[in-house]
Amino acid sequence: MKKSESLPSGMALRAVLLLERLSRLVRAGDHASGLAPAQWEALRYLARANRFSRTPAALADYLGATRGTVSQTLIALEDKELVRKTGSSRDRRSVELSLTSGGVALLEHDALKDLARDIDASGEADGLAQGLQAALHQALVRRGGRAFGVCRTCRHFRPGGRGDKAGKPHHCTLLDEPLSDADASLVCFEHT
Amino acid sequence: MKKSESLPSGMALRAVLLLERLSRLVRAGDHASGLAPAQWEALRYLARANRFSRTPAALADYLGATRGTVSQTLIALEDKELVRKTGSSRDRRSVELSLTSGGVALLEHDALKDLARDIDASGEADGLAQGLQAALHQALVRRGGRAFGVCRTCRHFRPGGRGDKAGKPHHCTLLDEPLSDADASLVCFEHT
DNA sequence: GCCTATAGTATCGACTCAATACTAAATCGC
DNA sequence: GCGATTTAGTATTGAGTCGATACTATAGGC
Repeated sequence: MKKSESLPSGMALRAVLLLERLSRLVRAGDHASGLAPAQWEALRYLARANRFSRTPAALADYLGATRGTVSQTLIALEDKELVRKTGSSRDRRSVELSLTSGGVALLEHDALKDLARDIDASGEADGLAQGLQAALHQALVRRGGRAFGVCRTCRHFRPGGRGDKAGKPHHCTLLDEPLSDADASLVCFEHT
Repeated sequence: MKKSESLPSGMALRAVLLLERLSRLVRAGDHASGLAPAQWEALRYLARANRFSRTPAALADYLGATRGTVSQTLIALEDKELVRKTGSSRDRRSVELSLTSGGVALLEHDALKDLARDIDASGEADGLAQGLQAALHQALVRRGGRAFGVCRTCRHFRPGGRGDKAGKPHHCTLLDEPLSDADASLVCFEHT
């Protein structure tokens, strides 16, 4: 038989239900402020991503959405003058995204902060962050292992060891550390 | 000045970000299976709600959505023959919702279970559930206190003390316990 | 019986999202 | 170098979400 594939515990089920409910609250908060949830997520991402990561493709990866979807969201944000697009000089196909001053200002009133304050008030911030981190790690590992991201596919990863620089292997621009060929195939906790 | 209203801690912010990311994973899983996330949520709710709570209005409350939105979602689910509507005999305006056998069968493969298994694997199920519970409680209290639900607005609440039954006050059909007038104004953890 | 509150539906407009199809630029393979 | 493949991004379409608004019908207070 196909069997039940190790039934999840009641406690885990309970946690997932709570998680859905909480995230729905955040979305409701998002919506109240004029922007759609996905638009907020894009702004949040852009505020946290390094300069290699502020592209539509990286955003699509982060959100787990297709590029087409992200493209639409970005058009909406550009129309609202919260995000600016500038062609990359390195790669003429590519686009550099940046927040406008309006976008930055808007993030000051991010509804996420309300929930963060609630979490602080609950006194469970540390345990919650730890539990979520572990759960996310597991979830990403399960879904192909790819999602947490091996460095090779990471925006922070710069390949090396080509041509005359054959000595230096690869490089992570976030941690500013060299990476061996083997390291480069491992998941990066700080992956885009 | 308006001031920053007690900046949330970095840890809480981190937790919120993780929460969004995790819930996005669940949504992606939902979507992959043909139904939209909101439709899944409706099915999940109907599977867990008691008979007083299986109405469009209660579902709208639970989801934090408007009745119009829920009405649309239910139409889609009815078209797919996952949910059935039957007019209530108590109140001819009202509709009783129930899962069809197809709806029940579909819930067997709920993508939520995958994440629940991930949480089990992370070994953080207890801490996570506890943290989420506390955070949700705080969040609901903040947003007017109404959301967790005072018994008066709860589907499990049956008013009493009218006419010849003036002795017995109110009653909660879920816990099967009488409720004083004061109790009835307090939040109920098991609220719809 | 009237008046108001409530249950639910219909419709509209902005947005999400996947799928598909497309253009243009970079990179590889030889 | 030069053609084939890969990759970055956009346009379009169709199903669905969601709030707002307006509507019908029933319930319940007085």
